[in-house]
Amino acid sequence: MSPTGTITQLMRLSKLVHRATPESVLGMTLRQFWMLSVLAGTGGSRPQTELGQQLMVDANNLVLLLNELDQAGWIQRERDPEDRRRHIVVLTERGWAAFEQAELAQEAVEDQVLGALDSGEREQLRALLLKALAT
Amino acid sequence: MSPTGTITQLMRLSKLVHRATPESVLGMTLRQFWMLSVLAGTGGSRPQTELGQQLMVDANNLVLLLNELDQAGWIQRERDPEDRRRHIVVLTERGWAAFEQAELAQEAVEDQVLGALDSGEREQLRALLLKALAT
DNA sequence: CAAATTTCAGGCGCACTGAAATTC
DNA sequence: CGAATTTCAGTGAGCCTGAAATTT
Repeated sequence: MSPTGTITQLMRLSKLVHRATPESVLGMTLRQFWMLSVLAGTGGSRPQTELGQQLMVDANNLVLLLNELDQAGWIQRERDPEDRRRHIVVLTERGWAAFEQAELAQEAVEDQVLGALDSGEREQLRALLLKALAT
Repeated sequence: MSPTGTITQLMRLSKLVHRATPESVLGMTLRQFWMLSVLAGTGGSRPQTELGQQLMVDANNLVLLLNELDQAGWIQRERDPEDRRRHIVVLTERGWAAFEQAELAQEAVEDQVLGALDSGEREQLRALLLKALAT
């Protein structure tokens, strides 16, 4: 019998998260939230290429995502003075505010989806995921 | 600073898996593999509604997925004699063969994606995911 | 008749390929 | 000139809503 692989369970839980996080709850798309999350976690400004790698979004798709955030007034793109081919993405004040509000909603979703795990198990899960991603 | 939530890491790893599993490796789509995987794990026949719940695929989308598998000759749909509204999905011999071959390929991907974790940690991860999904 | 199950048709967000523009 | 970065247009698969058909 197939032991229902680890990866399969991973994908199932991932789908569950997607369904439990409609746009109406976050005030923004999940992808938009991840992008703001990466920006917020790195101090608020990053070159565009680097953002794509961290989010596993290719460069073409990244442009469209940034356009959305730009239009919402949450980020701005500035030229890197050291290499004028690059753009540096900076989180605006309104971007910070929108992110912090969405983060609260996201924590509620996390409590719901991971409700069966106590805080120790959640930390264990997070550590394992981070270790796997370190490659 | 945001502690880069557990869910965010989950989604990142999930995306990584998707990219690491092209159709050319499995001999089929990831979704098709999951479907065959559920069927194989439950003995080879299940009512259609139940399959959708386990895979987190809604009924409409499920039909399209089953059409693909039917056309490939891997499954067949039979009427449930006890309730003729229902279909029972059965895995064909060719379906079993295709699944077992794909499973080998998928284990190789798992070794690659979870390469940073030893077997004990993988089992730990799997147990945590299963516990979270039990809700 | 209302409810459940399967099915198809339409539309939308998402991801990739290909090609253009700018700068190094 | 070749390489890197950002950008857009086109394409295809994925998922959802809505409505139809069959059976209970």
